[in-house]
Amino acid sequence: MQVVNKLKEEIISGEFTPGDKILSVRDFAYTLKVNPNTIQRALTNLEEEGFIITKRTSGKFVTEDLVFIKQKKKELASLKALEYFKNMENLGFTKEESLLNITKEGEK
Amino acid sequence: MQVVNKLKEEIISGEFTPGDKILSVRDFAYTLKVNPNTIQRALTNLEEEGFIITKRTSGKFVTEDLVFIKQKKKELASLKALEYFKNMENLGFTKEESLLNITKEGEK
DNA sequence: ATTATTGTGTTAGTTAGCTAATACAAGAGA
DNA sequence: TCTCTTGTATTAGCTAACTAACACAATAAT
Repeated sequence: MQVVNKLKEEIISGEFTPGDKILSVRDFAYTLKVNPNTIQRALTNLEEEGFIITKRTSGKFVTEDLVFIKQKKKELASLKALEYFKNMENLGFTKEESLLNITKEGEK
Repeated sequence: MQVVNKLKEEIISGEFTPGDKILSVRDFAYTLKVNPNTIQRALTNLEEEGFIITKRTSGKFVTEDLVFIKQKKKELASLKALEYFKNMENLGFTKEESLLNITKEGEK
């Protein structure tokens, strides 16, 4: 899951250019010091979500669908904001207090 | 960890009144359908952090130190805000964009 | 004093998710 | 054609964290 999220963020933030080939399963596993099986499972998830596509015997590539990436970026931004409000609500803050808190924190 | 965070939030948000007795280890475990050992470990952590205190053979009680609770509440609020900015940064947003995003989300 | 309730400690068993090691499939490139 | 690189699949073994089932300690309540 950590691998999935990391790579997803890298694609969304533009650290990978659409169409880029990503590391082979084996090399990726070696780099992260984890087992190839773990990487493969993670990448399968990413493929199901549409972030990458597999070209067998060539490798796996970042999607070239810029619209898709942009939409996912927007989606995740909303999600992160909602998560923040939810967290703050659990701590007993109102929405107004939460907004005030984050603008104050943002000024630092 | 989930147990710890949940209870911490309940104390901070005021769902527990300071000085309240919390469920016994056994009852707590039964309620959450987990093993008593798991609860005990979780509560030991909470005690080390100062949220609860143990009175042997009587039970465990929420701290009465209101100043402590208030401070923790503030601390966590900052942490949540920082987490949000960090998440957004990972997605490739600037701080300004992140602020804009959350105020927009907050208006809904 | 006795009993019930509480926290705490210990040992063994279980399980999910990973690692390890290997094999096979299939197209690229020489 | 042959070899290399890639994805994919399979089987077994390991480990952390949990469950299970107790036992013991201490004191409040009766």
